[in-house]
Amino acid sequence: MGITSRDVARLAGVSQPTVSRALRGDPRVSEETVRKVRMAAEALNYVPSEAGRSLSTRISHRIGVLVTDLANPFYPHLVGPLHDELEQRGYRMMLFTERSEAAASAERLVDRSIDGLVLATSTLDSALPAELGRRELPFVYLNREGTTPADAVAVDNRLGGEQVARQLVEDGHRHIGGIFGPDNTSTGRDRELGFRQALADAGIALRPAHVRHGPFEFETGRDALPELLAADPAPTAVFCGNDVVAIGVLDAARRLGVDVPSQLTVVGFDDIPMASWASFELSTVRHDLRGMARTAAGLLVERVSGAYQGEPRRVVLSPRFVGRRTHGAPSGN
Amino acid sequence: MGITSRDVARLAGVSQPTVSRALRGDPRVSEETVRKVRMAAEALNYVPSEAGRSLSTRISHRIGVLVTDLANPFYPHLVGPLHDELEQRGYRMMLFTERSEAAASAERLVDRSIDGLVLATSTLDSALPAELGRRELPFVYLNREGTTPADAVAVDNRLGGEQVARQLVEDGHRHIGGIFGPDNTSTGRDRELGFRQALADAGIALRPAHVRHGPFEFETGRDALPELLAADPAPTAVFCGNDVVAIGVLDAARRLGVDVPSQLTVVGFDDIPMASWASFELSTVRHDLRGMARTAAGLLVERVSGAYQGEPRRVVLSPRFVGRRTHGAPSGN
DNA sequence: CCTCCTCTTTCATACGTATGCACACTAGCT
DNA sequence: AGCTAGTGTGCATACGTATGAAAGAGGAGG
Repeated sequence: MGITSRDVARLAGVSQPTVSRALRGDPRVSEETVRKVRMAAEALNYVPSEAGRSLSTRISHRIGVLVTDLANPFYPHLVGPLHDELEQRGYRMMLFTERSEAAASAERLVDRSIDGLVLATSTLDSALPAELGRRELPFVYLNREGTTPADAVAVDNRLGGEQVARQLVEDGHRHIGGIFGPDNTSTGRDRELGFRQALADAGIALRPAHVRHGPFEFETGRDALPELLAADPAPTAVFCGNDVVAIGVLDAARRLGVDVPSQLTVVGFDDIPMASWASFELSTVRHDLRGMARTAAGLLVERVSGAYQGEPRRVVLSPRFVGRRTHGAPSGN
Repeated sequence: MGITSRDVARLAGVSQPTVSRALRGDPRVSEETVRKVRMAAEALNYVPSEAGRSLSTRISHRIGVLVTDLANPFYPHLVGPLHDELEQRGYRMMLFTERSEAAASAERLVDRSIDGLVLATSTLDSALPAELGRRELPFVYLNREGTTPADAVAVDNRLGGEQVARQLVEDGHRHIGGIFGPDNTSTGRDRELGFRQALADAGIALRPAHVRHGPFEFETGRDALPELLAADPAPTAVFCGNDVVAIGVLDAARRLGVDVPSQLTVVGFDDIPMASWASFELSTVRHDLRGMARTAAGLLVERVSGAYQGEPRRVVLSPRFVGRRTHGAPSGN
């Protein structure tokens, strides 16, 4: 039932290769022939087989995107812009989630069904990037970086952490807590590093009882806050690994009857759209999420198309503290 | 640089077809040969080319998923389970968003690069389903249904709307509003239909000033509420097209200083995880979102694999009102 | 009238895997 | 020993498109 270029050729009275060339705009085909072929293709509703094409050209025009968890409200803000940018550049998007072991999932990525891969949730200890390098599948780190050298687009997370620390110190906080992301993510690690460093410069240390680590999820913040508030003294401010965690904290605070910001300052990271909802008005660290995703798509496409063949490039976006209504001076006592 | 089955064959000292058969578990290949081939494949890090395979078998083992807008917090809850179920059944997921005209985007869907398609945001007036039928690309409606007959999985939206209406009436509301979804979606239309019908049965009519329509987005609820509250009399309860809209309403209420539920009852639809956050505690209509997605994936896979070839099947899930903390009796005045 | 050149088209083949069919070889039976 | 049945492998080819090389047509120039 599939219409092939042969069928079109027969109807147009030309050879199959001529059909291929005519439809692809090869200048060697006469206008007259192009017109005949176009009409025949139209009449038959011909759509070139992508499988045949990619077998012949060794280009699939597909890019994979790998994330751990779609349900996390953060990732759609990366995946959406990625999709749009890829489509604009003539690539389709395949979505993979990385539940199983990295090694096992490498197989399905290197069967030449994708030209390249966007790693959006790579961990520092993942074996996947090295494996991809070995298999020569081009990839780009997005948001999180890995240890294997490759194109990367990320935020200056240390700087972001520093900005938050300085703000909290300036607001007068001395008992400060942190609910950081996983140690094995560059985002989690660097935000914490910058935050701790700037606090240390101000002569403030984080007590272990005021620190938690966990995945960048709502539940992490929601479950960690009660524990932090049980410490004596309790922290008057909490810096969260990202907005989703911070919203979990706000949720817990509401449940506990803790008023924000009069009793507790909460700061997030990323400035996802939800952060500016009236329900949250979250003070956070803004960066260009959409631009980051599109830039990553651009770097990868340049790489897989051969337009760029040099050393890995690293694009670092600048973050900026955005004060909304979840931060303020600690209550005096 | 790509390792092919020929390379493996050479190393194993067999023919290329034997490699193919051995690795695919053809029982006609002797154990001895299978072992040799396996070792050779292992040694060369051989991964079968997906392009070659799909050209030969005419099966891509890829399923497309079409949604309008990923940033909407609703869709990840469909796309996530879809991905998992598809992967479990041996299919990869390609993600498409439908921004451009349906006709234009049909082309890219029928190039035989996917075996089937999940329509998650189909509108009643879309030309795409008919076009897909004409091109013989199997598809399934998920959540929203269309007019062209096809496999479908959906909720009994009328019933859900009725349940909400009965609850509001029972709670004593007489001035009731609705912020419904688009008329050209089955979900929007049926929820409104059931809601209106049950209200009419109770002798209550919806005033036009209490009714809005809009896309299933946060902004729809956020922007519509002030308008509804400006009516005289103002509604004491608002039924929203889905949870995302309802959360927009809650957000606006908070911004306006309107207390929920003492001054305003708000009810959503879907029971997405966010609905149960302490920040919202949204009363809503629950259905099995995850199960719905997985069922759709199952129907489609059975269809594209040829396991099922009969008439279109329609699976309808039952919804159930879930009372949380955004509904109650109207304030007496 | 022949040659050479340009322009357009066809020929032949590659891409990598899967599969119907033929073939070779072994074993079992009479 | 000869025939049949059964088993395992190779041969030939299909899948649909793209592309380098060759061929054909037509015109210009000598």
